[in-house]
Amino acid sequence: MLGTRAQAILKIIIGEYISRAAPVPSDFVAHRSGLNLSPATVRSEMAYLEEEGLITRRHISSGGVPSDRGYRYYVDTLEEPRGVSAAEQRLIQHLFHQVEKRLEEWAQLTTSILARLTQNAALITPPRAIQSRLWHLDLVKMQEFLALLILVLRETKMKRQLLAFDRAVSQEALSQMAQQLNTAYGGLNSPQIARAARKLPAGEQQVTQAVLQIMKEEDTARYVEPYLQGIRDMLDQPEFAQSQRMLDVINLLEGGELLRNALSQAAPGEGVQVIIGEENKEESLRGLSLIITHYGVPGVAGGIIGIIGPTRMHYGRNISQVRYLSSVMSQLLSQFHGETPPESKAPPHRN
Amino acid sequence: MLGTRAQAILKIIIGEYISRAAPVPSDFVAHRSGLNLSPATVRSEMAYLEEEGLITRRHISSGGVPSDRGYRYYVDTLEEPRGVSAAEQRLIQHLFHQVEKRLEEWAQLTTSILARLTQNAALITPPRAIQSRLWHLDLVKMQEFLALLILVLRETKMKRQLLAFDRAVSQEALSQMAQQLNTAYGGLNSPQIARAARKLPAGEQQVTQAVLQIMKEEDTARYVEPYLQGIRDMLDQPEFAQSQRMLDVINLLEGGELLRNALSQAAPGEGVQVIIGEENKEESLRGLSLIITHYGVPGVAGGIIGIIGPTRMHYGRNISQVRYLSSVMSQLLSQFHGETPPESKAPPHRN
DNA sequence: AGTTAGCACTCGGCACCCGGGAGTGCTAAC
DNA sequence: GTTAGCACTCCCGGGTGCCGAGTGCTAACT
Repeated sequence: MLGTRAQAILKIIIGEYISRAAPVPSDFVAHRSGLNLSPATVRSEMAYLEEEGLITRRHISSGGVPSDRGYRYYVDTLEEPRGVSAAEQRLIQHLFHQVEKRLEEWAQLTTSILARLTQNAALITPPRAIQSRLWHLDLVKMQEFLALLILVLRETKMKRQLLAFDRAVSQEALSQMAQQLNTAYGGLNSPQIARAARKLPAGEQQVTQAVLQIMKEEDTARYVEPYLQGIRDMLDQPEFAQSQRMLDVINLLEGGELLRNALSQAAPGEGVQVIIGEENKEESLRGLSLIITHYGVPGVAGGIIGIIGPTRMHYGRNISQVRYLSSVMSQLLSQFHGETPPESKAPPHRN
Repeated sequence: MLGTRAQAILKIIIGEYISRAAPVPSDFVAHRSGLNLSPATVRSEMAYLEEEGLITRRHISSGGVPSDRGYRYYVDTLEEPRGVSAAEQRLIQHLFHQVEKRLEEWAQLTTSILARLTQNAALITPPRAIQSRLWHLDLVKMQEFLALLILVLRETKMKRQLLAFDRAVSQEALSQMAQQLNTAYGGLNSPQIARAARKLPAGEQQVTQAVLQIMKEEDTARYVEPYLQGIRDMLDQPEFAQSQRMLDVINLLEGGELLRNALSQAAPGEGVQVIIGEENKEESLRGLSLIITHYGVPGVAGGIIGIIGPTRMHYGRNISQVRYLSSVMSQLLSQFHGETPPESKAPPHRN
């Protein structure tokens, strides 16, 4: 266990390192600490912190820089953060006024707000229903043997697919079929549709199969390509001054590997997760931290939202910002599912 | 005018510089030129080329490096390139087998192929109809006063919008209204719809207004966010070794400015355009070249496809690759518009 | 026993120099 | 007009020395 004084010193070092991005010398800590200590005393404490692996030094006579373990300790002992300021909340609400009411656009907007607020790259996996429900379907004739099948899922998500028939079809026949299927399938999920299909004549089977296939793909899709924003904000950080580091990160983000990773590490469980540097499984993520959390309506629909940046990041502030924007997304989502959100005020929402 | 020997030397210098990325010394040219010249002679020619502004030197005693004007000369006198090799064509055709038949996905695939082939960043503006035509519309009840309006445009492009009514609506009423409107508006463009609307009862006006608005937005949208791929390939080039250059490019590409630029410089006219370094209006594009061209079915639908990279790029090869992939996109597009393409074999296309 | 002042020491960073080498321009001869 | 020869320019990399920041250690102090 750490003495309270060592703890205080560690916090000062990390806090200062986060904002200045350079090793923190002992005399700085001495002057800053409320405890009125001399640099020499601080030095002996710092020697102890180094022994414990909570800080490192670049070379024998340099100031302290936090290690991954140090950050971990820092994050774990973080007092509950102050949330997002009223001004920021107002800014966010204002931005939300400017977008049309489509779920994906809101997800993208949320991501770019998050990137701007945290000065790091932000990512989101588009909201997916745990189990999609068919809201409406439609069949549109394209060519003589070709029709377009349109599915509207519950969150106004749309899917489409071309269907080739082995006989010529008229728009009237298609419309009629669509109407029948809507009556039979409206509001159902895919197992229910499969059951309901047994009662229908064989003529509808082809369309039903296509519907089922689309919905199953939708439900089982391993992972959705996340939306990523703000690489540029992140690359402004001094840790990426050498171009090699920068290239590594771009490689990482342009390929999809990172994101599969983010998903796999995001425990389904509760709250905001912080994954620091070496705690990542992927070797390539050394030096980077993730702050991620689930959003959504439990058991109904959801996704993952978060940020990625150098280990030297403003954890306290960023955690509360990720948390806040995930709650915004949750509320948006619950509106689309027609349920009242459990908490606080909803973001504005225009028709 | 340039003597034929000077011309030959310029071509050797540029060709060599493109692949080695380092100044080309006179004795290299002397040994490589078919003309059996001595280095000294080459030097005097190079002095002339420098006078003409076709090459520069980094310092007084360095080899020649092409200037923007030099590249321009090189590109303009390029003998007609050899097209895309059969092997590459086969590769491309193979890749096209793996994607579902949706226009945007094909556009994205085309872009990433182009990026990989040229080792540069590739971009495409999604295909847009010059004048969209309504293929089909549908109204789906969402909540008591809320319905979802779905438009299917000619290239199976879908748009949607929520409509709030001032009275409760049933799905039956909506379906009936949709059917009426389909009969009235199917296959029309927005001015035609506006005209047809006059004959309809006032009840349909709200929906009609929404339809018109969506289609007008679609037609007049200044520029569509282009799809960009392969930044990473581009950044591997040695010109981006210093991280500042790299940051500049990322800033450029993540913000949308560059792309507005690309659009504005792409003359509606014919053929592949090459815009080299300083020929760009945007200052920030100094050092970069664009190879862009229109694709699509003239007068019906189209977009812009191209690549961006350092001025030192393999112009001959890249031009033919851009041209080839633009023709691929054109053919895809013409299939969607149900017209037979004017030229050559269509890419494979499965149902 | 814990804390502090003092001091020698370590190390990174920067400026500077210097020599080698690549490649040129010039000139005189072919 | 072309070429060989030569002096010259400039880049680049390695080596050196200095400065300053910041430490560890020790001895004195409370």
